Amino acid sequence: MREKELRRSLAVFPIGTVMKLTDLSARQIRYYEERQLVKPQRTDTNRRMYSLNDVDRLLEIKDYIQEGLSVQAIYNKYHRPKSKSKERQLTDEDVRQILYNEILNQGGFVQPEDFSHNY
DNA sequence: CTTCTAACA
DNA sequence: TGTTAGAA
Repeated sequence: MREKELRRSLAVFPIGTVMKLTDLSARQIRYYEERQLVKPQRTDTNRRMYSLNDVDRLLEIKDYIQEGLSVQAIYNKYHRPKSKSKERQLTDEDVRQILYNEILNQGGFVQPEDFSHNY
């Protein structure tokens, strides 16, 4: 299943095709690249070449813009993968603590109330 | 003819 | 964002 991914990443469309596929103007497509929302490849003659993944991302960006998201917000979405917006992310220490308590629990040496406050 | 960069009556 | 000029 790795071959498909490679094909999706192959840069094969010139900007003209991407314009038709995404219904975005060349100006916008180039602007989003400038904002680092997409990273099209370049040919030996400096022409931008987009992959299927790039087109998908552009389509996604188009939706986000319509939904009112700023370019900055979208940038963060792609560069700062934050899992669940509200919940706190578990650190390695948290995982060790939970694992440790779980072992104690299985051993039946402590009651749930004795460690529940640890996480 | 298509795409690129830079600039703005 | 659109548009345009000049180069590639």
